[in-house]
Amino acid sequence: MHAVDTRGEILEIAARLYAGLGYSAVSMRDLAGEVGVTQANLYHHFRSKDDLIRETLAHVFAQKTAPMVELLERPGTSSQRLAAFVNWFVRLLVEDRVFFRLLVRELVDGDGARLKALADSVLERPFSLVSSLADPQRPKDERFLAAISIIGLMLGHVQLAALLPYLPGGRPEQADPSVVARHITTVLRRAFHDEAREK
Amino acid sequence: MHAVDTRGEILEIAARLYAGLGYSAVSMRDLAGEVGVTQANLYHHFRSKDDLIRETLAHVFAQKTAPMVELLERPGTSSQRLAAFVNWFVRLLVEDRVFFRLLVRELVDGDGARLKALADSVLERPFSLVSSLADPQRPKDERFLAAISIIGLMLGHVQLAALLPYLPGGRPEQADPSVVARHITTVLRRAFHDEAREK
DNA sequence: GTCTATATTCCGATAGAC
DNA sequence: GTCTATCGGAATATAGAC
Repeated sequence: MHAVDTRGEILEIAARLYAGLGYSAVSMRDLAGEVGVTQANLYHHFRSKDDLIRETLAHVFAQKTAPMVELLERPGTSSQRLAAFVNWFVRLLVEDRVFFRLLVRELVDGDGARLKALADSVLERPFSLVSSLADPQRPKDERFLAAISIIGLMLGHVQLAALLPYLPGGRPEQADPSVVARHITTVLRRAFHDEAREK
Repeated sequence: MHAVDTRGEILEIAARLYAGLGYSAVSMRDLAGEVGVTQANLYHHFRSKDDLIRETLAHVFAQKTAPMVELLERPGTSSQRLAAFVNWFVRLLVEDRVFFRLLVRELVDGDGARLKALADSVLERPFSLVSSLADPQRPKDERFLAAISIIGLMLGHVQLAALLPYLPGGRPEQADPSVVARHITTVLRRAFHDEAREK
């Protein structure tokens, strides 16, 4: 039952290495070395490097869908649910660098097949739910764009956080998840909810 | 005077290849083949692959700074200038895929030295100007975060556009630069300017 | 399921002729 | 400034023993 799960271990370590250096910069030798098996053994579990990459992505992304959907389906006003989601997702992006980097890598480098797999396996359901975080009274078309804005704003903030130490006026606490999440929630509420503008 | 500028040609083609496949996936052989010279010749112009990568990035990013600063320094209300900048920058990200992909690559993969070089060479001055696009009456701290939101929102939108064909309710025109820019401008005005909320 | 050993191709980089 | 030729090592992938 608790026999060493070599295959799972390979996927975990592959995710970490691919996230850190990119697919082509991580050789099967490097990976095998980190896992503690021989290179040939990797070919027992996966038929090629490309196959391993695909399985790694599925492994990492699939873990996130369930909690994300669970969070988005909790009851509350759209404004409350928005705040809760932003808080959770910003924290996820900041704290799970493996997830974050693999996600960005796929968005930028992924071909049609891989993007479709990503959309189908993890993003479709959450995306529909995120669309409902904008004020329900707004037109449907705006709510679709709003969903992209909600996710995109968080993604952009976390990416640009890497530049923060080198920008004039940048201070470390501006990359703190709580600070970022609060700021983003305020921005999105002003944009997509009819609430008072004041702080 | 108009002698063939091999070095410049190498940089242009390197930018395109690195943007498309990533640094480690583009060999000096591949690059030399595309340029139409031998691999050894690359080492006459650049001392190493790493050196070539750094020079390629500097070459691509430096071209963008001047027009960006020029645009940001045009007169107008902060609201007008915001709209003009969003329009221009979204179009840049959508239409210059080389710039877009190299930028994202650096944000995610760049080490401290390369990020600092990027910040110093191209982003520092524009970033200060972007900070001034938020309503000047707002507190300074919010205006710094606002600058990150302004750039981050555009970056996020363009990245997520790749997923659009695979999301429920996604339609091609939602990736159109004019549509995206208009939406983003509306969002940012609601968030950072004290204007009427109506359409 | 894991290993050793190896085939084949490709990598970054250099030497030296023209 | 560009070339041919080559070095030493690393890449993916496979064959076959245990």
